[in-house]
Amino acid sequence: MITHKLSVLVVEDHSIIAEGLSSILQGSEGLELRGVFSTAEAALLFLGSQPVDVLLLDISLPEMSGIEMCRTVKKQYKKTKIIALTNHTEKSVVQEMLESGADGYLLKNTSRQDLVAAISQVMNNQFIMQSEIQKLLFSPTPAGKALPRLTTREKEILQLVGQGATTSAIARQLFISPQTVETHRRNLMQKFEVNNSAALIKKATEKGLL
Amino acid sequence: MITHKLSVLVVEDHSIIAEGLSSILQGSEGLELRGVFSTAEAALLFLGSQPVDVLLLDISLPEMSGIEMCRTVKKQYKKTKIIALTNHTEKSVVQEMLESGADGYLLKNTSRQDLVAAISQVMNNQFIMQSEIQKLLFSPTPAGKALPRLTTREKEILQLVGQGATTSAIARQLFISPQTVETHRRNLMQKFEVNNSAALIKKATEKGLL
DNA sequence: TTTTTTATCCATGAAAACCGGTAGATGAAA
DNA sequence: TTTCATCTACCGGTTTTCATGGATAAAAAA
Repeated sequence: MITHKLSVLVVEDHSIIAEGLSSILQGSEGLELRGVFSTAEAALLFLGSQPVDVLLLDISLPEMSGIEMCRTVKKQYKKTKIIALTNHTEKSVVQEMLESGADGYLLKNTSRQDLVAAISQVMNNQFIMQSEIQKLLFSPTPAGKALPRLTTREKEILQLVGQGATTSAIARQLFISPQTVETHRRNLMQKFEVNNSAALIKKATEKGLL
Repeated sequence: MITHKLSVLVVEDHSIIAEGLSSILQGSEGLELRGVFSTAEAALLFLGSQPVDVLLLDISLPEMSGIEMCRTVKKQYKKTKIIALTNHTEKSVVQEMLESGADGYLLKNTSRQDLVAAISQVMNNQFIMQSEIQKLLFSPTPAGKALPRLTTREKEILQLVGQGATTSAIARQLFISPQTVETHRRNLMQKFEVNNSAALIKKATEKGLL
């Protein structure tokens, strides 16, 4: 089926990883490593003279980022497949990369087998990414991303609980009954789906409420 | 000066990086790569039969962490030099690694030249780390917030408390008495200068321990 | 104008956390 | 060897939290 070797280009500024990729790709049948660049600019220049089949692209690069480069390449060389190869696990980064036209998203903990397999898969017009990334992308963490709507009073109480205040201390400070404070705290815990204050504070902190 | 080649061992679970290191080290004069392992346990087993001069050690590893491994190795093979090779830039991690006896701390963006140079430097009993890390380490600790030194056990309990586990649940999980868990928690609260778990979790989170 | 949400309050009892000590066993360090 | 740190465990007692299961009034939304 394969008429000639797939040409591959790597853009990666960490030399240890660049070396690793280089070594893996060179040792793989059916792949031909055309170059390893440490900046997007240099790689683009190269592509101008010699397009490739697959581009392995880091995101954190000096100057022009991998995301920008991805957009540029996809505009100019529609046939070139792009696989993002990075450590970013933030949903926003992944999304941006995919919206920029990337054909795959791999983390740097990918095994050499998976890496090589991924390259042939994207050449078959498949879209590839690890299951971790898929999960991240398609499940807003069922009870996670949707941060509960808190009332003004609840936010106040949450703050004070986080400062280590006891129920009665909070009551005194807000001039309300301790029972009321209890009720609010209970509702908070319910909304956050936890069963004690420690976990409540942790979740609230994670969501940036504290 | 050098009588024979320096023997080097790599412990790294990301295969791309492992490959990169392997390739770099094999291509370096005066160095002999004795092995690349993806777990601390496997590497320790190997060291038992064959000590080496220098150990390149990742920190995030499955099961036993690089920090623990560092301690173990330094205890058993005092002459082996250890260079941490990781992406962790948290001050606490760096400190812990150095306290565990590491002779150097490099980030994974190190160039191959620097890496090879680092190896010969530690063999000359020099201590090596990037200037970024030095800055991080000697930076004035924002607002005098020296984070308390926690014991291994305390860290474990802190994690679990943050997950909302009760004293008895923690006790069951760690196979120790609930009273012991209470004691640890009490000590944690003392160290963080708070008087309940909610505030404990908040402070710990602020300091990046959770 | 109903209905819902929000904030307020209450009681009771069980479970957990918190406090202030004490103390044995290790293992490492001085 | 003695000291120090750490982990372990216990006692007795107080305080706080958590779970149930209510209720009322005002404000906002429908």
